[in-house]
Amino acid sequence: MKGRRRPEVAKRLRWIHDQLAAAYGPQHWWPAKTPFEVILGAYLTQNTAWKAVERSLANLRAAGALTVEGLRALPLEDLRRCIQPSGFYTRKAAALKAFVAMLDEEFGGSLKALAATPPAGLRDRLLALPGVGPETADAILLYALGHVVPVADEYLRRIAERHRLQEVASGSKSYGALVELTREAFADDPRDTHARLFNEFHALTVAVGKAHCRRTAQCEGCPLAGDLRYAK
DNA sequence: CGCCAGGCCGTGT
DNA sequence: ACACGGCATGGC
Repeated sequence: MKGRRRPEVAKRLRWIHDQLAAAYGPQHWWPAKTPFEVILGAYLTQNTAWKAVERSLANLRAAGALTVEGLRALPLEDLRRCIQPSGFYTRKAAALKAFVAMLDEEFGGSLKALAATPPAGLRDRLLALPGVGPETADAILLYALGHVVPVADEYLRRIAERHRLQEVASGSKSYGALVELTREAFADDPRDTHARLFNEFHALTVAVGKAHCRRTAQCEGCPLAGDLRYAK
């Protein structure tokens, strides 16, 4: 069975968390004031620098569109202009409108009602929306709706790759494998709730990612430099 | 100036 | 089941 080596890999992932937590401290994510702002940010930050997302959010704020009602009332053309700084604005504008339409038609326009539905079915419903893939869905579930799910991203993928955390088996670098590995890493961790551990871990992943795990690695001063298995 | 960012989707093997 | 190109802008 391939389950033989998994606990070892999960342990190394938890070591990575501990190193990052010691180096960076509490992150208290997501950087937003309301659940709906989390959702907006989750869409807008897709393959996009957060700095650019902030400019888009500022435009939306000026347009009074940081709320469900505000975004619903904002014409598509205006929405496109607001979010233009963060790129892919045609697709992202349509996707955000589709989210609000779904919320209106199936949940009476209420984020509370959305959050009250069972997480498993909810995840599938989110994934069925245009412009929502696994990371966006999980970010919404965890940071906006308060469900206990891990979030993986490109930075974690690079960490797993460069620190040789994954087996070379096909599909091992997929998003789902990273999420399962994260679940396993904190499965019996008594230090905190899984919600907070998943929250912190993803935030720390982004923190170290921005500083050290870009396409071209910047390993000077990286808190993970002590891992002997690091390659590249 | 060129590279790249907190993905997702359609198409082709 | 993957690999790959397109989507778009702005920061560094």
